[in-house]
Amino acid sequence: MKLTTKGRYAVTAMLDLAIQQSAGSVCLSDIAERQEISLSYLEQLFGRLRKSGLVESTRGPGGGYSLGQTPEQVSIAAIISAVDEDVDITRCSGNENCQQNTRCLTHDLWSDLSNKIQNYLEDISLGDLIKRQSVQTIAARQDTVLLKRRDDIVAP
Amino acid sequence: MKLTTKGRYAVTAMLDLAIQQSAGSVCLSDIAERQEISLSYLEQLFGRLRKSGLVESTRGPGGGYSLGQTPEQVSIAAIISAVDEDVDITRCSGNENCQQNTRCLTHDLWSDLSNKIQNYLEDISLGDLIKRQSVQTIAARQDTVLLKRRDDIVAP
DNA sequence: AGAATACCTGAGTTATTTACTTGGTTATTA
DNA sequence: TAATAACCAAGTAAATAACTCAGGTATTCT
Repeated sequence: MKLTTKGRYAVTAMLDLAIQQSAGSVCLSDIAERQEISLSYLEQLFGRLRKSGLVESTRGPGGGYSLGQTPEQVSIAAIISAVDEDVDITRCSGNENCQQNTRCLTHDLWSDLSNKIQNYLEDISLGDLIKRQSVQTIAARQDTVLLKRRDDIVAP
Repeated sequence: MKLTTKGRYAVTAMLDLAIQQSAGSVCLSDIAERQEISLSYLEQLFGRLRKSGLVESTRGPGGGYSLGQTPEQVSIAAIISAVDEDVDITRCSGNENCQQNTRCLTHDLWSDLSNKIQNYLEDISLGDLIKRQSVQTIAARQDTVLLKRRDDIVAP
């Protein structure tokens, strides 16, 4: 399992989308502001998420992204594998050719761990995360901050 | 949890050591050959493993390394944390300051996963790995290859 | 004593990957 | 037609990982 900022950003952005989408489609610049992620970087990530069918897009003013499935149907594992190439921690990426075309001494250990992580993340959906109190609290705070910032711009 | 080649090398080398140490202390150049890891890189890693008490060293001819504890006492988690700095996948390294000094929207998710991985690797010891049939098979093959290579050098 | 072995150390270098930017184009709506 | 926002590809900069180099020190064997 390759767990980097890229995957974390993708999950964070998807969760933001899931929380906000009751108000219709959500544009990336809003997500970028709330989650403090570079807009163009988000665009890259959402290109991949779209190709995987996890999100749908509408162009033009008032447009943005919405979930392609219900929050309950979108697992964290699916998001990560949509933006990261592989979901494996073995050196050979699961090909079993880590040492002279056969498995290295610890291949199975990493392979087993990869599966554990994969299963864990498959079992958690965006729907599960939304229900968590801590997520609600943080989302509310981020909302307030964003609205306040916009207020300041309009009437300083 | 930061899982990189460094940690994998360390675990592989430690497992090699655990398998071979019945014959007394094992020198790094042998491990380097069997596991195809650069000798100087191994020296770095074993410097850290020694400071953590996981291995003991004897200098001079016939010297090498031996385990500082029984294989059953050495967990995989201990090896990885001896060579990698942190064992956490959150962006803030567990400091909970990922966004403006508070937790980001997905902090708890990564934090929980980190704990899962940590627990999993704490529960596996070198002793457990040695018992596995696949490990025995691969170790035997690596032994043969090494001995054959030495034969070839002595009598080509 | 001297050569060989093998650990020990730190500073440097190279390669890879990640994160991010730039500079556009296309579709849609008001 | 002007503004908005998705779409896209290529490039770059920073970080980190992996590895090398050039010494050293302790120990043993001859």
